[in-house]
Amino acid sequence: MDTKTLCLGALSLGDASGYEIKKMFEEGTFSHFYDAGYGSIYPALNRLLTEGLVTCTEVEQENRPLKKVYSMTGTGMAKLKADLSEEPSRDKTRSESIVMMFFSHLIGSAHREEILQSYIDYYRKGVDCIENIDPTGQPFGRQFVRGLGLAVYKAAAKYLEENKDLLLSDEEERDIGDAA
Amino acid sequence: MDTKTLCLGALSLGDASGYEIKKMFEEGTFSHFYDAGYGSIYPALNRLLTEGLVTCTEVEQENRPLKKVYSMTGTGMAKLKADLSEEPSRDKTRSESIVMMFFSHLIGSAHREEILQSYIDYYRKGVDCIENIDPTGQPFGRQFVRGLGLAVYKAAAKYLEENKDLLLSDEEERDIGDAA
DNA sequence: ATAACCATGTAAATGGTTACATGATTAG
DNA sequence: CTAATCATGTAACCATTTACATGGTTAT
Repeated sequence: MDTKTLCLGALSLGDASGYEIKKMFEEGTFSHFYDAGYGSIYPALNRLLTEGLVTCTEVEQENRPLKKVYSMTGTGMAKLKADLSEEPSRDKTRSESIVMMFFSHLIGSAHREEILQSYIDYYRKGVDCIENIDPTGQPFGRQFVRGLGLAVYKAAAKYLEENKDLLLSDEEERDIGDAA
Repeated sequence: MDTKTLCLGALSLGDASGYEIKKMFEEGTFSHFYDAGYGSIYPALNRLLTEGLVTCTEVEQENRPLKKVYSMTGTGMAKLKADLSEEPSRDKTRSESIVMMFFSHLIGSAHREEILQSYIDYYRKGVDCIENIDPTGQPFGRQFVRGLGLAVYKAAAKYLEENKDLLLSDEEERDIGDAA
């Protein structure tokens, strides 16, 4: 499963442009479990077009750049279903912020506080994003996934806020620079 | 930050072989916030060696293959601290299981149940892994990160178990195959 | 017997990120 | 006036994953 599959999935929710799909990843429905940038979305859309899995309509707008709106074809839907029937691979997580917190005794306290604070902000924003997704009338899968994201993000935000003193306490300040 | 930095971090906790470092990612201390396989660990270790950031001792064992134990150098520690002082990039998450749950109305109910069940197992195992990390006497950063992992994994496991009926209800069964 | 564990590595292929390139409009 | 938003795309670079290659030991 790659960006191509996710674009297909995005289009199964309705026609969209690459720009609009990007927003689903960065602050929309997909934000808490997958991500993709323009550099992978636009090429993916073009390959899907070549393979006949989507069609494209150019839409001219007033005072706005040209927009390419993609729609899924029947073959596209069949391909999406096939992709979704494979065995899922393991979750891939990678958090540089957590790595830095883990080794926080090796960094300066200013940087430590900065990282923690922006990580809290990041989770708070995440909670807002998910809460903005309206679940009413959605299929159960989408409601379920929204609820999961909310539960996880809230738990993280809560933990970070309630325990930040543990990370920020200065006790080990003197360790910094020891072995350099 | 890449596998090289993480290997350096692993070695800051004590000398280790590539095989042992791998275990820190798959079921150990790092398991819930970063991952790396042999294909990236072994090359990383070799590059660190070339760059003088680690040293290597070959250890012969009885009835066991040769083991290469790596140790961090002073330059290595300085490099690690420098890496940890950069701005962290955003968390990267990618969950194919959640994608499949999101689009669960497009897959068969047997597969749906399979995915959900193994996802629950995955989180339960994750909780066990984190609980097996002994936090006593550890620097605050490690305790903090362990607690965060525990909070998040427990929240996910709890949500999945308490709401699985929502995902498994058959109501939309008839949708499957509609548009293919 | 058979699977799992110990232990190391490489090469090719895959796929994503980053930087570049362009440019009008709107909100603060 | 400045930043953000709208909007698309490419090319080089980078990193990881996958498959391949090897082989003894221990637990079931």
